Amino acid sequence: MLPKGRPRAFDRDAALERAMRVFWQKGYDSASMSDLTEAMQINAPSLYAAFGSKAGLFRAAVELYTNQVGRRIKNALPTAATAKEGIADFLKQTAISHTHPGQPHGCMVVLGALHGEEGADTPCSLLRERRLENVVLLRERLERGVREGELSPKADLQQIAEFYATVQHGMSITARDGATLDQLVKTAYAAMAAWEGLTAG
Amino acid sequence: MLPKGRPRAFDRDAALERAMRVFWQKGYDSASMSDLTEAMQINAPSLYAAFGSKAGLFRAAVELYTNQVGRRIKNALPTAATAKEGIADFLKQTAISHTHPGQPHGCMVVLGALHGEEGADTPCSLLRERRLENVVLLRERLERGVREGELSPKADLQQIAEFYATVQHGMSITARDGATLDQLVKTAYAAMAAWEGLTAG
DNA sequence: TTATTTATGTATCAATCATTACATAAAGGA
DNA sequence: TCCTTTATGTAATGATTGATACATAAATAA
Repeated sequence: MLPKGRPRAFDRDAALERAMRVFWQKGYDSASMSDLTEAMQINAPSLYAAFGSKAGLFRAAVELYTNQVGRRIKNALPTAATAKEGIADFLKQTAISHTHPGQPHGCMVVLGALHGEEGADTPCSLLRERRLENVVLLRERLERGVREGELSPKADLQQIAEFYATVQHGMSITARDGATLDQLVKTAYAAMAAWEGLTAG
Repeated sequence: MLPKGRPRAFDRDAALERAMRVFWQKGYDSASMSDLTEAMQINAPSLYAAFGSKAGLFRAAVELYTNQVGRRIKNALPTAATAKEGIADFLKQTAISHTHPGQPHGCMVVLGALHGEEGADTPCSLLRERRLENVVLLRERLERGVREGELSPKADLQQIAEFYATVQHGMSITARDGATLDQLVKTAYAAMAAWEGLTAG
């Protein structure tokens, strides 16, 4: 069941992964078509035929990032036996990912497109939605903790979720500034020192 | 003692403040000369005569931001009687500033130029230096706390400083995502819940 | 073969970027 | 008045941006 016309001469997935690296490192605006086509080792018409536009390529890159890099971090939440362990591992996995050798430091969802038009379907709004989804994931894990008796029903789960999401956001900046894995792990550990006070209800 | 030639027809300080707003809102790269000259209500040659270049204008804008917006935040540290109160107010002032009506949300030092060349004297490296200076300020306040008997000499002051700096970084992202003053104040309060655990030594 | 369909490489598009010539205007000094 | 100095507005600079036109190449279908 081969498609009709001339077959594509490049590996779409490999090219997308290279594009993701460029967006991750330089951000949407600073990543030029020249940067992208050079890294993907294709010409502009091939890029447009495969991804539609620069914005379309970015959307595909964000989805790949979410499924590849983001998955390990988010997976910590449902896997752990308790909300406390889940969030602790969530932050630890963030520290590991944000300082992983051979890849850009910090999170693409935080650093990939901070400035941009407020309108819908912009690269900026796309990433903001992902960040807000992250807060929801944290809160839902906390809600499970309440259901399972780990946490008091009086605890302000939204506050706790926003606090740890904010710490995670900040770790991207700190990682870009040159922090080591050890430093970020210590920051994650420091954030967990607030746990008892936050969940006292 | 007036200067010799034709006098400047615009208010340099007022124009600089308008430029600061543009850089603060859009970031260095996304702020075009058209954006800047329109906001400053001058033409490009006047901008270059007064500030040398776009990068020179940015440096001046960052210095204005530091002396104007940043001062209130940093002033919390030496003013407070204790390191704990100082950092608590530091975060609270950050929350207030980052959600202040009528000005861009989040911190210009964090959001103003995240991507850019690694070389020296770039807008990106300029802001990174300011962020690292912030960590030093926090650590120095903690050191004072040790000298004054508030904190144990065994406490990991660098860890504590980096943690609260990271929280502050994250608050810029969260503020840009639409968080309210109340939400950010709660996050600041949550971060202070870690204090006892962090300073136990 | 011939027709159709899709991909590729070259070369280019208009738009925008930061920056600057250049002529003119407005001040002080002689 | 005339000279020097600085500022201004217009207009344009070369470079780069994201996106395409076009001819050609490589596949399937008839």
